[in-house]
Amino acid sequence: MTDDAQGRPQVAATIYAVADRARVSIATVSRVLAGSARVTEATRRKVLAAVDDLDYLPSGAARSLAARRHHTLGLVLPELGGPYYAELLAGFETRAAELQQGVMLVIAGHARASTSAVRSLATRVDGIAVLGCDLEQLRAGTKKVVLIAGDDDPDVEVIATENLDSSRRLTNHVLGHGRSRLLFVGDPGAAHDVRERFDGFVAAHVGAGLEPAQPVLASFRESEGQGVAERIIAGDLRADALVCGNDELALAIMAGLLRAGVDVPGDISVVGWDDVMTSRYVRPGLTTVRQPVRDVGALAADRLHQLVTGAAREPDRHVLPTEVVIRGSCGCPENASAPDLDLPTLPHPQKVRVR
Amino acid sequence: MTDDAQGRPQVAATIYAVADRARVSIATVSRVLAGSARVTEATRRKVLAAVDDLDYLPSGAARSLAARRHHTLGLVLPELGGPYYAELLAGFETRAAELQQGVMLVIAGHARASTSAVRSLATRVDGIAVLGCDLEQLRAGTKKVVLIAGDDDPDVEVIATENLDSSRRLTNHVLGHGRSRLLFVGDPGAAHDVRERFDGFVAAHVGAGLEPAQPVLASFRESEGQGVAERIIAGDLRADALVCGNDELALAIMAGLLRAGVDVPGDISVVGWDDVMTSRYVRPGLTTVRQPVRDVGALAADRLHQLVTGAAREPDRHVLPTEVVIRGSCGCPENASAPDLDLPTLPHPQKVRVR
DNA sequence: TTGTATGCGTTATCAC
DNA sequence: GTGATAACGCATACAA
Repeated sequence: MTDDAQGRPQVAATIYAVADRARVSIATVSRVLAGSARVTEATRRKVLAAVDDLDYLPSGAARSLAARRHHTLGLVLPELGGPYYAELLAGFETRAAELQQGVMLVIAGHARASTSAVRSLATRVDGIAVLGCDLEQLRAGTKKVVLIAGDDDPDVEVIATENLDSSRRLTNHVLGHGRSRLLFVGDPGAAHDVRERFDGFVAAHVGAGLEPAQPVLASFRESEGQGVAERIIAGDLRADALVCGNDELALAIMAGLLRAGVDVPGDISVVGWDDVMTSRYVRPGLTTVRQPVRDVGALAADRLHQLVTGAAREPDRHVLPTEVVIRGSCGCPENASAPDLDLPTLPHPQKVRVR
Repeated sequence: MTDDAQGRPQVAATIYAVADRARVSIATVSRVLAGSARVTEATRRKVLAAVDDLDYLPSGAARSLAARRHHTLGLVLPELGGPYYAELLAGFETRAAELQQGVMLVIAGHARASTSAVRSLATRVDGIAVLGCDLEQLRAGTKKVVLIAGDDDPDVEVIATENLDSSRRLTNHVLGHGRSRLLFVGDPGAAHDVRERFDGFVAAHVGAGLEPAQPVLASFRESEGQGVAERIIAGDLRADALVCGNDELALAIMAGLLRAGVDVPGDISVVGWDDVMTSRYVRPGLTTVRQPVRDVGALAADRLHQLVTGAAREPDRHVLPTEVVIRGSCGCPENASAPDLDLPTLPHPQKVRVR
């Protein structure tokens, strides 16, 4: 076999090469690599030595084919902007790694291209977790599926966070500040969780005997928030409080209002959803709702794996609790003049090295 | 064949089932699915109909095994906190999808577990892009490798951003504000790019005939920035300007200083690196350096794919330009009283729908 | 244009 | 405890 300039083989060694070198059969090599107990310590060492000598790396494809399992979980996300999806992905990957499962990622940007991307994904994984994308194409398949932040569906596994009640509480809190012309900013039709947040907004109004306004449709982008701010400044939209579908939107709107000289929260309260990093740093701090996003990702991987292995047979529905985080943008007095860094979201203890 | 309650087959159909149903050979089915031109329109339709009837989904494992290609690229990241890695991943995935390649992700948290995770990854992909992790284990393998933000290495592909010169320019800018006691905050030993940023810091001092101070070692976490702020406030560290290794660190330090009543940039200038979202929103706005992170990810996928296909034979080194972004934290007058939202980083045009 | 037959590199079921 | 050997599901060279 010819080697290249770096002295490494140009073609990967197979299980046969290892078996030859260790003078055993491929079955024995396979057993050693699988950690089977039915192998003598002596032969185990022989095999391991051969593996090491040849830099043997098994073929995942051949393994999956023979074992009829990919040991890989798929995750389909609509995008990767903002900390929300990254955090979810981190939780998913971490739990998958603990379960010895690989992770394949698909960002389903355009519906057209993503359809084929998801199909292709399905050929290489044991199960798929989907967030915010249409999964009709997966329904028919034999792959296991977990829906994240999705609709209530009795025959599909769903992992979600609590939205309706926390949105109602958040809205009530804003109403408690004496505000009466509240606007919900976001598109309830865009995603199931946004719909629930709007429903909570409506529920709070109904509970207070008020008439809820129609939602101000906007997608979760800073640029759209800027546009909403302009409409408010122009008098096109009248409100003394804005309940926004997520933080990016709320932050962009708040920044636009502040820049125009509008007093937040004096003239208008602004609250968001997600508790992103920026929300802790801006002045006034953004009142928002924190979700256990990482846990959602981890649970998705966990349940998906259980479905694949058969540990779980029936699809279930999980709703994780959220937490309203009060800062200054709603009208509450600000606790400190700097970001509240002592949050549970900071996972690591402080350890500074200075020389 | 028995179906389950939802009426879908419990076991996946194979190419043989499709061939049987369409009354052709598996070779023809394979050709149709591969989009081969050498097939009659009539048989093509027969096959496609059979595929549709059976909800046939090819086995990725069998395909990879037969074709000797996984059509999948691996990406190894040290973590997923902050927008940097997510953006890189987004660029990588997007380009990979364009190239019809799948993406497998590994977060190499703990060295121990990640070693096996990376080995396992290598069994299922054609090539691996690595960021900030030791790749010694990959050197010996036959898999193609791309190093992101890595050391200069003639026999491995490297994708990096320009650090040294932009750090020198940034440091010179701070010096231009009349500051003379500058501190670099970050750990040059932690990563190659941080080392280069410190080297630029040093180069600027040398160019100005000043003696550069030793770096204040801190990793890129908000909690560590808080600790640095406390040391400054306590008088443990003396400086009139801080050049921080990244924005999270800079923001946490700045917030800590402001909370303690220190005037930024009056008493101390603070600058960072990365231009994260928060840096545009805080007051004063954080002067920083913007990197084409998404492009880095895309280029990594691109080059990795070329290496795999053989389109590129020799490993190359790519250095992408960065851009110093001046805001208020360095001592410059702030342009506006709100975040500069009109950045090129905002990809989508404004389009607000209000009913 | 279509079919036949072989190989891809494992795992797993048998024997021994 | 170990070794043959048959799947596993597909791509593809070669025939027809």
